[in-house]
Amino acid sequence: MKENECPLYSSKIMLSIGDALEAVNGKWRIKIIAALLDEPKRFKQISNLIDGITDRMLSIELKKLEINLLVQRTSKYSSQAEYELTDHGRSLKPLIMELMNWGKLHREKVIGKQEVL
Amino acid sequence: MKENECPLYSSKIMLSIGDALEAVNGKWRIKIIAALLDEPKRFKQISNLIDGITDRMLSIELKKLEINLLVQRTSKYSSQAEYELTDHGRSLKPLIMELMNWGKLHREKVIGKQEVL
DNA sequence: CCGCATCCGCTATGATACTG
DNA sequence: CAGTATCATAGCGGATGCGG
Repeated sequence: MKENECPLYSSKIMLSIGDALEAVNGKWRIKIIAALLDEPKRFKQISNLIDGITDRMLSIELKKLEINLLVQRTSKYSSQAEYELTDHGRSLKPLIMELMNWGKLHREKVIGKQEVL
Repeated sequence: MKENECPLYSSKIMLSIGDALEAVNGKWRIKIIAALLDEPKRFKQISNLIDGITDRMLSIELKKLEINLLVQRTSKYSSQAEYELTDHGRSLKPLIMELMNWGKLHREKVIGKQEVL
Protein backbone atom coordinates (compact mmCIF):
# COMPACT_ATOMS: atom_id res chain seq x y z
CA MET A 1 0.00 0.00 0.00
CA LYS A 2 1.56 3.20 -1.12
CA GLU A 3 1.72 5.79 1.59
CA ASN A 4 0.56 8.59 -0.62
CA GLU A 5 -2.50 6.73 -1.73
CA CYS A 6 -3.80 5.48 1.56
CA PRO A 7 -6.55 7.30 3.43
CA LEU A 8 -5.36 10.73 4.34
CA TYR A 9 -7.12 10.71 7.63
CA SER A 10 -5.68 7.50 9.03
CA SER A 11 -4.44 7.89 12.54
CA LYS A 12 -0.88 7.13 11.46
CA ILE A 13 -1.02 10.08 9.14
CA MET A 14 -2.42 12.31 11.84
CA LEU A 15 0.35 11.16 14.11
CA SER A 16 3.00 12.12 11.61
CA ILE A 17 1.44 15.49 11.11
CA GLY A 18 1.34 15.97 14.84
CA ASP A 19 5.01 15.08 15.15
CA ALA A 20 5.96 17.51 12.45
CA LEU A 21 3.89 20.30 13.93
CA GLU A 22 5.39 19.77 17.33
CA ALA A 23 8.88 20.22 16.00
CA VAL A 24 8.13 23.18 13.90
CA ASN A 25 5.07 25.01 15.02
CA GLY A 26 4.76 28.45 16.47
CA LYS A 27 5.40 31.82 15.02
CA TRP A 28 9.15 31.64 14.67
CA ARG A 29 10.77 28.27 14.18
CA ILE A 30 10.07 27.92 10.47
CA LYS A 31 11.39 31.39 9.88
CA ILE A 32 14.53 30.67 11.85
CA ILE A 33 15.15 27.58 9.79
CA ALA A 34 14.52 29.53 6.62
CA ALA A 35 17.03 32.11 7.76
CA LEU A 36 19.62 29.38 8.21
CA LEU A 37 18.94 27.45 5.02
CA ASP A 38 21.76 28.90 3.02
CA GLU A 39 24.52 29.25 5.54
CA PRO A 40 25.35 29.33 9.27
CA LYS A 41 24.69 32.58 11.01
CA ARG A 42 25.21 34.28 14.31
CA PHE A 43 22.52 35.23 16.74
CA LYS A 44 22.27 38.83 15.70
CA GLN A 45 22.28 38.02 12.02
CA ILE A 46 19.33 35.73 12.45
CA SER A 47 17.58 38.26 14.58
CA ASN A 48 18.03 40.92 11.90
CA LEU A 49 16.54 38.69 9.23
CA ILE A 50 13.37 37.93 11.12
CA ASP A 51 11.17 40.91 11.47
CA GLY A 52 9.64 41.35 14.88
CA ILE A 53 11.42 38.62 16.77
CA THR A 54 12.88 39.49 20.15
CA ASP A 55 16.15 38.19 21.53
CA ARG A 56 14.23 36.28 24.10
CA MET A 57 12.16 34.39 21.60
CA LEU A 58 15.08 33.75 19.32
CA SER A 59 17.02 32.33 22.21
CA ILE A 60 14.17 30.11 23.31
CA GLU A 61 13.32 28.88 19.86
CA LEU A 62 16.92 28.13 18.98
CA LYS A 63 17.09 25.96 22.04
CA LYS A 64 13.99 24.04 21.02
CA LEU A 65 15.45 23.57 17.57
CA GLU A 66 18.61 22.20 19.10
CA ILE A 67 16.63 19.76 21.21
CA ASN A 68 14.89 18.58 18.08
CA LEU A 69 18.25 18.17 16.39
CA LEU A 70 17.38 20.62 13.65
CA VAL A 71 19.93 23.25 14.52
CA GLN A 72 23.41 22.86 15.85
CA ARG A 73 25.22 25.49 17.78
CA THR A 74 28.92 25.74 17.26
CA SER A 75 30.29 27.80 20.09
CA LYS A 76 33.61 28.97 18.90
CA TYR A 77 34.44 31.45 21.57
CA SER A 78 31.86 32.85 23.85
CA SER A 79 29.91 35.57 22.10
CA GLN A 80 30.95 34.07 18.80
CA ALA A 81 28.52 31.22 18.62
CA GLU A 82 27.21 30.26 15.24
CA TYR A 83 24.04 28.43 14.46
CA GLU A 84 23.72 26.09 11.55
CA LEU A 85 21.22 23.56 10.33
CA THR A 86 21.87 19.88 10.82
CA ASP A 87 21.26 17.55 7.90
CA HIS A 88 17.96 16.82 9.47
CA GLY A 89 17.18 20.52 9.60
CA ARG A 90 18.10 20.89 5.97
CA SER A 91 15.63 18.13 5.16
CA LEU A 92 12.95 20.69 5.88
CA LYS A 93 13.90 22.66 2.83
CA PRO A 94 11.25 21.23 0.50
CA LEU A 95 8.65 21.86 3.13
CA ILE A 96 9.71 25.44 3.53
CA MET A 97 9.72 25.92 -0.22
CA GLU A 98 6.19 24.63 -0.39
CA LEU A 99 5.14 26.85 2.46
CA MET A 100 6.69 29.82 0.76
CA ASN A 101 4.99 29.18 -2.53
CA TRP A 102 1.70 28.55 -0.91
CA GLY A 103 2.02 31.65 1.21
CA LYS A 104 2.55 33.74 -1.90
CA LEU A 105 -0.49 32.20 -3.50
CA HIS A 106 -2.53 32.69 -0.39
CA ARG A 107 -1.61 36.33 -0.17
CA GLU A 108 -2.73 36.87 -3.74
CA LYS A 109 -5.93 34.92 -3.33
CA VAL A 110 -7.12 35.82 0.09
CA ILE A 111 -5.20 38.45 1.93
CA GLY A 112 -5.75 41.93 0.61
CA LYS A 113 -9.08 40.91 -0.79
CA GLN A 114 -10.59 40.99 2.61
CA GLU A 115 -8.31 42.94 4.85
CA VAL A 116 -8.53 40.33 7.60
CA LEU A 117 -6.30 37.70 9.09
CA MET B 1 16.17 35.40 -11.12
CA LYS B 2 14.84 32.01 -10.26
CA GLU B 3 12.75 31.99 -7.14
CA ASN B 4 14.34 28.88 -5.74
CA GLU B 5 17.81 30.24 -6.11
CA CYS B 6 17.39 33.65 -4.62
CA PRO B 7 18.37 34.30 -1.01
CA LEU B 8 16.13 32.29 1.23
CA TYR B 9 16.07 34.91 3.85
CA SER B 10 14.87 37.81 1.76
CA SER B 11 12.10 39.73 3.41
CA LYS B 12 9.67 38.81 0.66
CA ILE B 13 10.29 35.19 1.43
CA MET B 14 9.81 35.77 5.10
CA LEU B 15 6.59 37.57 4.34
CA SER B 16 5.24 34.65 2.36
CA ILE B 17 6.15 32.27 5.11
CA GLY B 18 4.44 34.50 7.60
CA ASP B 19 1.29 34.61 5.49
CA ALA B 20 1.21 30.87 5.20
CA LEU B 21 1.79 30.34 8.88
CA GLU B 22 -0.97 32.74 9.79
CA ALA B 23 -3.50 30.86 7.73
CA VAL B 24 -2.51 27.50 8.96
CA ASN B 25 -0.86 27.73 12.32
CA GLY B 26 -1.94 26.34 15.61
CA LYS B 27 -2.38 22.82 16.77
CA TRP B 28 -5.42 21.93 14.75
CA ARG B 29 -5.93 23.60 11.41
CA ILE B 30 -3.54 21.45 9.40
CA LYS B 31 -5.09 18.35 10.84
CA ILE B 32 -8.57 19.55 10.02
CA ILE B 33 -7.55 20.19 6.45
CA ALA B 34 -5.91 16.79 6.29
CA ALA B 35 -9.12 15.23 7.54
CA LEU B 36 -11.03 16.91 4.73
CA LEU B 37 -8.57 16.22 1.94
CA ASP B 38 -10.34 13.24 0.49
CA GLU B 39 -13.98 14.15 0.87
CA PRO B 40 -16.44 16.44 2.65
CA LYS B 41 -17.31 15.49 6.15
CA ARG B 42 -19.61 16.42 8.95
CA PHE B 43 -18.64 17.98 12.23
CA LYS B 44 -18.65 14.79 14.22
CA GLN B 45 -16.76 12.87 11.60
CA ILE B 46 -13.97 15.39 11.63
CA SER B 47 -13.93 15.42 15.37
CA ASN B 48 -13.61 11.63 15.45
CA LEU B 49 -10.67 11.70 13.10
CA ILE B 50 -8.67 14.17 15.10
CA ASP B 51 -7.50 12.78 18.36
CA GLY B 52 -7.88 15.11 21.30
CA ILE B 53 -9.74 17.96 19.69
CA THR B 54 -12.73 19.35 21.54
CA ASP B 55 -15.95 20.52 19.95
CA ARG B 56 -15.10 24.01 20.97
CA MET B 57 -11.75 24.06 19.21
CA LEU B 58 -13.10 22.36 16.13
CA SER B 59 -15.83 24.94 15.88
CA ILE B 60 -13.44 27.83 16.33
CA GLU B 61 -10.86 26.54 13.90
CA LEU B 62 -13.41 25.69 11.25
CA LYS B 63 -14.58 29.26 11.41
CA LYS B 64 -11.05 30.57 10.93
CA LEU B 65 -10.59 28.24 7.99
CA GLU B 66 -13.77 29.59 6.45
CA ILE B 67 -12.54 33.14 6.87
CA ASN B 68 -9.37 32.18 5.07
CA LEU B 69 -11.41 30.61 2.30
CA LEU B 70 -9.88 27.23 2.83
CA VAL B 71 -13.00 25.44 3.96
CA GLN B 72 -16.55 25.89 2.86
CA ARG B 73 -19.52 25.00 4.91
CA THR B 74 -22.55 23.69 3.12
CA SER B 75 -25.44 23.90 5.53
CA LYS B 76 -28.04 21.59 4.16
CA TYR B 77 -30.40 21.48 7.04
CA SER B 78 -29.41 22.54 10.46
CA SER B 79 -27.60 19.72 12.16
CA GLN B 80 -26.62 18.37 8.78
CA ALA B 81 -23.91 20.80 7.83
CA GLU B 82 -21.01 19.48 5.84
CA TYR B 83 -17.54 20.89 5.54
CA GLU B 84 -15.47 20.62 2.45
CA LEU B 85 -12.25 22.10 1.20
CA THR B 86 -12.32 24.86 -1.34
CA ASP B 87 -9.98 24.64 -4.30
CA HIS B 88 -7.70 26.90 -2.40
CA GLY B 89 -7.84 24.57 0.55
CA ARG B 90 -7.02 21.65 -1.66
CA SER B 91 -3.98 23.52 -2.88
CA LEU B 92 -2.48 22.77 0.51
CA LYS B 93 -2.30 19.10 -0.31
CA PRO B 94 1.35 19.03 -1.41
CA LEU B 95 2.29 20.92 1.70
CA ILE B 96 0.46 18.48 3.91
CA MET B 97 2.07 15.57 2.11
CA GLU B 98 5.47 17.06 2.73
CA LEU B 99 4.62 17.67 6.34
CA MET B 100 3.46 14.12 6.71
CA ASN B 101 6.55 12.62 5.18
CA TRP B 102 8.80 14.85 7.16
CA GLY B 103 6.91 14.06 10.34
CA LYS B 104 7.47 10.35 9.79
CA LEU B 105 11.14 10.94 9.21
CA HIS B 106 11.38 13.14 12.25
CA ARG B 107 9.74 10.57 14.45
CA GLU B 108 12.24 7.96 13.31
CA LYS B 109 15.23 10.22 13.66
CA VAL B 110 14.50 12.20 16.76
CA ILE B 111 11.44 11.24 18.73
CA GLY B 112 11.79 7.98 20.59
CA LYS B 113 15.52 8.37 20.64
CA GLN B 114 15.23 10.93 23.34
CA GLU B 115 11.76 10.76 24.77
CA VAL B 116 11.34 14.53 24.64
CA LEU B 117 9.40 16.97 22.52
C1' DC C 1 28.04 44.06 21.65
C1' DC C 2 26.09 39.01 22.59
C1' DG C 3 22.90 36.08 24.73
C1' DC C 4 19.91 35.07 28.59
C1' DA C 5 16.77 35.73 32.87
C1' DT C 6 12.91 37.85 35.31
C1' DC C 7 8.46 39.77 35.44
C1' DC C 8 4.02 39.91 33.52
C1' DG C 9 -0.10 40.48 30.44
C1' DC C 10 -2.51 38.11 26.87
C1' DT C 11 -3.98 34.58 23.76
C1' DA C 12 -4.67 29.97 22.65
C1' DT C 13 -6.41 25.89 24.38
C1' DG C 14 -9.10 23.00 27.58
C1' DA C 15 -13.21 21.24 30.73
C1' DT C 16 -17.74 21.35 31.28
C1' DA C 17 -22.39 22.36 30.75
C1' DC C 18 -25.91 24.08 28.04
C1' DT C 19 -29.05 25.20 23.57
C1' DG C 20 -31.59 24.25 19.10
C1' DC D 1 -26.08 15.96 15.87
C1' DA D 2 -23.97 20.45 15.69
C1' DG D 3 -22.56 23.61 17.91
C1' DT D 4 -22.21 27.85 21.93
C1' DA D 5 -21.26 29.89 26.70
C1' DT D 6 -18.62 30.15 30.63
C1' DC D 7 -14.76 29.63 33.27
C1' DA D 8 -9.94 28.23 34.07
C1' DT D 9 -5.04 27.93 32.86
C1' DA D 10 -0.47 27.02 30.57
C1' DG D 11 2.48 28.83 27.62
C1' DC D 12 3.62 32.46 24.29
C1' DG D 13 5.72 36.47 23.66
C1' DG D 14 6.99 41.52 24.97
C1' DA D 15 9.70 44.89 28.05
C1' DT D 16 13.45 45.41 30.44
C1' DG D 17 17.65 44.79 32.54
C1' DC D 18 21.55 41.72 33.98
C1' DG D 19 26.15 39.19 33.23
C1' DG D 20 29.68 37.80 29.80
